[in-house]
Amino acid sequence: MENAATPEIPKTYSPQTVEGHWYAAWLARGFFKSSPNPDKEPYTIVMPPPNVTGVLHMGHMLNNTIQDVLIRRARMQGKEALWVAGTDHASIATEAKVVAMLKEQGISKRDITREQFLEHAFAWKDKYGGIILEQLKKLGASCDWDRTRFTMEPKLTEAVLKVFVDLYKKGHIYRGIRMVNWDPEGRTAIADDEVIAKEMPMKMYYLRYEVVEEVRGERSEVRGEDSEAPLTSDLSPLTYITVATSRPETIMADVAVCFNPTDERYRWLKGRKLRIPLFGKEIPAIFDEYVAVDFGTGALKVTPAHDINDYELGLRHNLPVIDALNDDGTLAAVGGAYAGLDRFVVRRQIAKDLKEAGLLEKIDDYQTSVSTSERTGAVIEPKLSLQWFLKMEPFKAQALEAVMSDEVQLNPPKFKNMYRTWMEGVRDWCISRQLWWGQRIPAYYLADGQIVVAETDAEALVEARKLTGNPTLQLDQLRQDDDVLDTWFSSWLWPISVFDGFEDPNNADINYYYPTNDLVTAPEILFFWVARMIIAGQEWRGAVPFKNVYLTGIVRDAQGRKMSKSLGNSPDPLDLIAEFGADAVRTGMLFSSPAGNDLLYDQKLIEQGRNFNNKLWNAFRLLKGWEVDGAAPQLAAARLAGEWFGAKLHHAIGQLDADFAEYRLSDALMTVYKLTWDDFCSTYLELIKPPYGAPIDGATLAQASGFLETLLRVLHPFVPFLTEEIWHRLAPRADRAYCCVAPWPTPGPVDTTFLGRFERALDVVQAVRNQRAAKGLSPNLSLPLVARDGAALAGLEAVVQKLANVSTLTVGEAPAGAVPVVAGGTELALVLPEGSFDVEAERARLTKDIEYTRGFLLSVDKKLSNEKFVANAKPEILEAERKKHADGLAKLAQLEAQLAAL
RNA sequence: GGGAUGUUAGCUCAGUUGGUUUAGAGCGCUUGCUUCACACGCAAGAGGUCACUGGUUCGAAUCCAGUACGUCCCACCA
Repeated sequence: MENAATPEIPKTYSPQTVEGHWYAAWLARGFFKSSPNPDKEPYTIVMPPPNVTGVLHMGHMLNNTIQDVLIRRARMQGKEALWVAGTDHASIATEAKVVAMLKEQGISKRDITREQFLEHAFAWKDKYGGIILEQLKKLGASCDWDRTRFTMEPKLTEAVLKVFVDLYKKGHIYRGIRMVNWDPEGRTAIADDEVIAKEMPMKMYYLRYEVVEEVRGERSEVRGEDSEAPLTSDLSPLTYITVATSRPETIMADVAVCFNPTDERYRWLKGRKLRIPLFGKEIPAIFDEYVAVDFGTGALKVTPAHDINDYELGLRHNLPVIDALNDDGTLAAVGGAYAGLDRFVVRRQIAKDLKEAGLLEKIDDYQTSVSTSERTGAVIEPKLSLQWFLKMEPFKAQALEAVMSDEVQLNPPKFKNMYRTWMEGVRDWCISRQLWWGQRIPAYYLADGQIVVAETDAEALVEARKLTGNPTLQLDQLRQDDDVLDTWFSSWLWPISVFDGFEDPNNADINYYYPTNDLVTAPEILFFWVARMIIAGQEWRGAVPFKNVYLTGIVRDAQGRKMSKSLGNSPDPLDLIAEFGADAVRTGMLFSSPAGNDLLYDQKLIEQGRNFNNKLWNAFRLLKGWEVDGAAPQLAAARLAGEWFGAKLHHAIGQLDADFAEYRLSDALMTVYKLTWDDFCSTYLELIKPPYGAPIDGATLAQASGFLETLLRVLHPFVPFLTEEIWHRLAPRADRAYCCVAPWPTPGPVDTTFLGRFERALDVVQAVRNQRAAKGLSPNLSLPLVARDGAALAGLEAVVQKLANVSTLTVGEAPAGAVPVVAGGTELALVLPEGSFDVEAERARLTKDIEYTRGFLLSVDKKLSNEKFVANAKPEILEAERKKHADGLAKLAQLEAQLAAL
């Protein structure tokens, strides 16, 4: 039923009508803006920049909710809080999207120039870029939006180029031929970390390589290189050896067949040559420990251009490198009849041709992991190519030390081990990508192959003239490298570049905000991003970029599957916000997602958040609906309730501060959740409720409003919109007096003795209610309660009376027909109405209680009768056990007496 | 294959240097309740040999070893 006094306050909270309003109000008053303030302690978070063309997904929701909770609390604590937002140009992902878009328009990337492509790309970015930041506003993200940056904007590009030139001059950047992970779909090299190993069913092909009997014999000449005639199956067992491979399409690039030197089966092949099936080319038999005797047939075909191990084998044995694949994954000219066909087509075709030629012994099914590209999903080709690299050796020791010494603290700390393993084994960073969307490598080639590296064309020309001694050299005689830099080569500078720390290394912002406080990100990018930011910070600022790293988990569905577009198991966060409100979504994300743990998403969590918001809303409604009588005296129950909740509040605030100090945000949320629901609503408000129809006294209402206001403040970081709404409805406020900038409460003294006594009184309340429920008595029926000893409840009688609906609470012997209740360390008796006393039920209950107590006493006795325990245990432990024993005995005696009285 | 880490109520997790009742929370579940803030609610209740085996100790969910299963990272045998 609607409360008559609050017809204007709906009984269900509707976030939809208030969230947009308060977000606009916060922005209008500039609460999220920050500038260096020497009088305040800075608190800075730099947002991990989402992909510029991305849209909000559940992972962003979790990540940004955490950041917003941290930043809002810091702001309320009076720190100069700054949360910097921005977007990442995400070269591979974005370029792929632009290419796809152009394809739809019938435009092929190969038909247009770099400049034209970039024009399209920027147009796309301007149209779709930054949508995600607008979506974050719906979540309540309190970023200083005036400071929003983009990794490819001119100033940040300048920083990237500056860093490249700097590193080049320091000798840390080099260009070299390396085996890289080639993505034939994206046609670019990708980093080791961008490679995902996937278990896939594969086939193992067993091919026959003919043994060439005479190294310079006639047979090879007779057959000739151009012979189309396949080798036939009339080979006797001694004239061929069988090689197992999963990649028959690369046989034309084989340069040797390798055996383990200890393998008796193949020793006779020493110095001999083998013939590649179908192609007839002769290759040497070589011997190397690398080959496993017990895998396959013990014979390994060596294809240096297409396998990293083979490549290293080739280096050891001075073998040539034959590249059989084009950049797009089709066979090169060396593939002969197969040239131009896709590698997987060729695999099937070659298998078929081999079979027809009798050179395919068998095909086995075989499960193995295949490297795929994180971005395009294509199967990776190991490929030799000319790339730019950054040496890691000069940086690793210091970057490792920063984390191991907790100068940068990882939360949870279990990630330290992972970090160490990676950093110790770190390899040089391949920083070039064969793409157009990104920062173009500022290296320029002269006609004679010499290289100059400079931030701008003009500077490059100056350098080149100096280098060549030719003052008339023109820019068109320089050719800039076509590749762009890896996206991470701009993101690793993010905590510095967002404050223009490269452009102007001594500016007020960077000096004030750097190093930042917390970084909130996913463990998956600990290496590509976090580790490299630490390196960049140490290299250019001489200080790590952040003090704490909060590593979030992955948002999964209820079955534990990662949320993904293709599975269709991810809800649209904006739909959730529209349906349940941002506050509900925020709390839903934080329930049960401790740092580093995956979040098993279930809409129930969001509903729980919504229910909680509604609970708080109704607490406010109750308060607002009361008639006040300023002259009425405060009732005992209300006075006690105030004393208790005040202590409880202080206790909770202390707990909250501890939770936050350890980045236990789920626990912090649970602390305020229980404080609000159980303590404030279920206990405090019930205690101060005036009798039916009566007004509340002014003192109690004022205190209750004060408590609610404090509650709003500790709840604000979690539920910013609702708390702001109630804040303004609760009392008239000055223009800038907003909950979002209200001071964070500080814990006061807590009378734990009083809290303990009160808890015991609540135990009595629960026991009485239990009896009512067991007897099916209405909670509206007032019953007399008799306590054997009044000490335990002394002064708290009003609490028991109010909450348990006890008509009179007296001290004395239990009257006949009263049901015994033992709770809160005292023995009581509830006087039941005529006819509701059930002797058998009582006997059963008491017997059960007695059994439990006996069992308990037994366990205590066991300890106390153990001489070694008595001799060795700490005195306070011993004392506690003795007290347990005595209390247990007393309780047992009481119960037995009650049983006898029945 | 190497290395980390985990296994506590139906689910998700706490459990701080071994000893505060015979292990806690939230959700879920069961029962009762249209009680004048809220059924997105109220009250009560049930539910666990702390994966298994062994060891250290007066005492182990907690420390040690092994086993099983899981997760993650690294390296991958064609």
